[in-house]
Amino acid sequence: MTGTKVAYDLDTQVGFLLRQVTQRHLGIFAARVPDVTPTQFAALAKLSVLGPTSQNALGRATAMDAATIKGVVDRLKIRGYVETRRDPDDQRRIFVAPTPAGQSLFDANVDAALQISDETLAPLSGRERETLLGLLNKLT
Amino acid sequence: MTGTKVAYDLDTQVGFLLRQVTQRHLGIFAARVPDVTPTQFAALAKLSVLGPTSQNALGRATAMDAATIKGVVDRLKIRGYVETRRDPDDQRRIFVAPTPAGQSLFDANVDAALQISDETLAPLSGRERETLLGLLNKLT
DNA sequence: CGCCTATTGTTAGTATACAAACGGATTTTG
DNA sequence: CAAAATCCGTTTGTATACTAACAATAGGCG
Repeated sequence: MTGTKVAYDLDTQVGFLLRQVTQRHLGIFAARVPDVTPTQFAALAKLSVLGPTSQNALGRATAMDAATIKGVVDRLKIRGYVETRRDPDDQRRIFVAPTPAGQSLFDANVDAALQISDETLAPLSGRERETLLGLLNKLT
Repeated sequence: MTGTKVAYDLDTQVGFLLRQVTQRHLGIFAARVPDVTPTQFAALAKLSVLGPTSQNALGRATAMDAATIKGVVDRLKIRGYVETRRDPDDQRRIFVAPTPAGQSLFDANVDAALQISDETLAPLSGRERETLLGLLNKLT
């Protein structure tokens, strides 16, 4: 028996669920930290740990490809949160570093960022949260 | 003791994990179904179940806001996968319906779409997959 | 030294995704 | 019935995110 229709339930597909959860999370983030986007905050967070980092390396640390991190750094620069300078030892590289304003912004919003994660996971128990993060980590 | 620095580990934040898992999933989708994007396929899937649907209602069914679904429908129209016509009973509404080509495309790729979900979840056991989908569903 | 390869950053094009503002049509409500 | 509220679709602006192609630089190796 061939040609039987295969059921396709969009609402239970992992991609569709991921998209919706991401949308909800982005909404929570925008409400709590209106000054920067999640990706911009991620870049500031990594810079805060790594110190001056080449643009592409920053992209790798934040899971953005070269084209994407360029746009993020450009916008952070326009807002005065990072500054860039050529690496004297490698004329291809551009060092990206947070400005004092960028560092202050990050410090001032770390608590809010943690609350964003908490609010996103609010429907789950503590055990469920750990389970989810563990499973997501496996799918990275 | 105030002013103590709060640790912020980007790599364990739910939003960062969601973004990376989504990226991996989008890559798998593009490799298996190059003709349409995940959102375009989602629209075709819902149309296949719902039949002719108003543009905004299709957006709600696929978790896209009005501006987003408009772009998706426009691109599906350009590719000849859907067609639109005014609702005679409500001059505001635009009915969206799949063309034969759109229906064929959906039917021909349902199996691939299911494999995409499977491949995305490949690192997980059967029980883990159910757990993940259940937890994601709670966060919708 | 010169060639080859890899890396770095840029640009252009395509595709979500949302907010905000708008005009027009419909429905609700007083 | 008329005003208000709601809904529908559109447009503009901003922000990811990827692919592909490209120029410039750096490093390895004979």
